[in-house]
Amino acid sequence: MGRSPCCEKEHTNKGAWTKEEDQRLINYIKIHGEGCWRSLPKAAGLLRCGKSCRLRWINYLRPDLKRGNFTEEEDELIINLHSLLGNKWSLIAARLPGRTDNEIKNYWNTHIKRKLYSRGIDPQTHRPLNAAAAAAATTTTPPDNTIITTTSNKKMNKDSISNINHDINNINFQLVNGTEDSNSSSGVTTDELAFHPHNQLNLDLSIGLPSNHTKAPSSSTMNPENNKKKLKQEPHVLYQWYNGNNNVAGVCLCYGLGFQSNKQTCSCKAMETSTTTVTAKTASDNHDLYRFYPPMSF
DNA sequence: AACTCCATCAACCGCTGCAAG
DNA sequence: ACTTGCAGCGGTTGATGGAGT
Repeated sequence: MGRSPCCEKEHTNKGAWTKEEDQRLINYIKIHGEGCWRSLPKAAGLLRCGKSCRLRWINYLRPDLKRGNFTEEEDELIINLHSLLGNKWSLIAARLPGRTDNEIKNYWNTHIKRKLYSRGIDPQTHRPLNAAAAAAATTTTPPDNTIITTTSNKKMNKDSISNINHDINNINFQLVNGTEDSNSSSGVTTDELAFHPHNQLNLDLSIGLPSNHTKAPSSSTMNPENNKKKLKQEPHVLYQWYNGNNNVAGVCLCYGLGFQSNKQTCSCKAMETSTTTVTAKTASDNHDLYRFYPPMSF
């Protein structure tokens, strides 16, 4: 028994939107706000399915969208974020005000991939192409699955909520090859070790909303004021690493990832008291791992 | 001018996670 | 605990326009 379709396909338009359709959608959302996409087309007098309306609004009609070419800074930020997050376009888009996930995804596939190839960098692994080729030649492990592995943030959210009663989104990155021989079946080659010399480190990156954030009910999206509040709650980014003696060090990447690190929005500062002190020199010493980021300090 | 090739990007499709019942 | 419906995400497709021949 399959799920019922999101709309009656026979009675919906497909393809490019007309100006009239755009105007109807804009007018409706101006009055009623975003949300309830399933019922929106009928209410707005549109012969479109709800998903189509949502996409059109989010990717094209939203008033806060930034138009025009990507800047060099945005390019670098996208590359940095992709190296951390992978193809999580919505997460990446969340760090670039005025840009949509679709736009970034397209831009990545058409521009940035080429740019990275021209730099001799594999856009999937963010490692030198020759190292990636060597790794591929010496292992059956897919390139995506080598040194850095990602885990879904969804399960962690639940755990985090139940454990610390905070609504956060986490993404973990772990450097898992710390004790393995470089020629072992892990597929880690000497080239890779040269590129990632700090293979004793266990990286743990979390990106989440501030601890005072409480999840808004779904109906909140109908209220522009709630949306404003939501936007103000900037996420913070922590890098943690372990030196094998359970000593944990951390560093705030808020600045490096392109959003403000201040007292209101960034709780990374708290790590200072609970973790091993890390000097700026230490962080820069690890430049092979953090080489995309500007010098950091607490 | 006509044609082909290619890059771009808007839009679609299928899937997943979450919340409500 | 399970089912269902919705919103959102990421991969893919197809229309379009510009460049090259």
